[in-house]
Amino acid sequence: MAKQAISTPVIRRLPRYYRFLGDLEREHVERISSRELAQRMGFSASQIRQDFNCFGGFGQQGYGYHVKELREMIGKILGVQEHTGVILIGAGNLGKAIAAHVDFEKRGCKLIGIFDNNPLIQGTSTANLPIMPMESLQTFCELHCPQVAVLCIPKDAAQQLADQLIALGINGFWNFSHFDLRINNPDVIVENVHLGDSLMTLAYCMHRNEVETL
Amino acid sequence: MAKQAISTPVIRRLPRYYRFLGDLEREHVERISSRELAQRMGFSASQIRQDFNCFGGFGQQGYGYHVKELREMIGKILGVQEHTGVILIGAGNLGKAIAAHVDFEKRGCKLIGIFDNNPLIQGTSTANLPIMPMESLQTFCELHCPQVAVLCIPKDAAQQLADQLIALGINGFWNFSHFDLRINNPDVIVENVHLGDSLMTLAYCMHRNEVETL
DNA sequence: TAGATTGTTAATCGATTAACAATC
DNA sequence: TAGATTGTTAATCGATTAACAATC
Repeated sequence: MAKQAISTPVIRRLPRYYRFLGDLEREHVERISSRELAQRMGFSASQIRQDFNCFGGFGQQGYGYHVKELREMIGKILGVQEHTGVILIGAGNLGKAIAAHVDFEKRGCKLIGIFDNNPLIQGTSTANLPIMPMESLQTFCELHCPQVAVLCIPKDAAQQLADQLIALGINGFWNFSHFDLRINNPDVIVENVHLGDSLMTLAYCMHRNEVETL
Repeated sequence: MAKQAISTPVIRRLPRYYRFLGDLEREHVERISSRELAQRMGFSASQIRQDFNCFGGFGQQGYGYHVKELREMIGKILGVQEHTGVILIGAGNLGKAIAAHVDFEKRGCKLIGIFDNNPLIQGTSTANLPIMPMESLQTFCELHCPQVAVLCIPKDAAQQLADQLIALGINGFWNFSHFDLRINNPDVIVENVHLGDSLMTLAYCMHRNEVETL
């Protein structure tokens, strides 16, 4: 369908389209023009049409886009109907919150295992899953073949653990450790999330006027 | 110091520079060239020199950059020495994790109040702060004048609460609700964080090959 | 049919990369 | 001084915006 590789900016906008189209569907809007959607999302109409046309024509001249149909198409592109196996490593504050708060299933993923090396919390449950000891990791992976690992572990443990997980068949990382994972293997996908960086960007913008008149 | 407004891509790279320079400092590296830093960070040397020169010359020809000095300069630009007052609204899983996990003080911020409308958790503590009822919000803001609000609340509550907070003097939002805050007022800074979008991007990349050969 | 709105090409804008003179 | 590496200008690349013919 797609003629050439989709650029990163386009990919990063897809989930946002998906979300907004979901809102529209909930509001029982049947059709929408690129102009209206643009206004709602703060994009330009041109950009929206360009983006959608990366994947083929979803619209109809003179009419616009059919909301439900378009949302389904984008959902399919994003793979929301998949069931990619996900494990989470590190059930501290953040790990537990992500396990409980993120709706993996709506995003084509399924959280199937949680691991932590702290014996005090092993055996307790989060998000209806028992927290398992790290020693069980290998057996678990061999049995259930998860593809994605969520890393909620300290900075220093990240690189080594990532290598270990790749050996166990993991080829996607959602990395919340304060460490920029970089994997040579092009088949391994890494999504680094740096909450601290996000806060610093906000903090910079808050006092930017002072900075720029130094 | 800066001649013109700094572009967003540059700003978003600053926290990353700051982090990597911190690592170098910990490794007792005194000087580094743009070429070496580039290699380490996965940037180009050109880009690094361009970025730093947005703020004036931090380096020395023939020598490179002094790590400690450079890090301090970037820290100053990012405002890590500030004490911007921050409140957090919504002490569910995610709210508590952010309160406990994010080191606000290292980023020029100070978490000074946590609020939730659930009476069952009011009075309990997270990150050494008591969880206060929403009714106390106004008085608290009048007394302590926080500038930033972290929103860890459901989608539907976000817009209304944001408006209320702006009226109480808040002019920065770190928004984790599944709602794209858009504020007309240019003096109000919004940093939307969409964990779900991040996961979907990862999920897309995991099965992209299938998509592109549809 | 006429009006509206897409799909798509061309023009613009901005960010990244390359190149090199300045200089430590 | 000679070598190294910056600061900065020019060239390239890619993404966004504008324009308009195609068409529902």
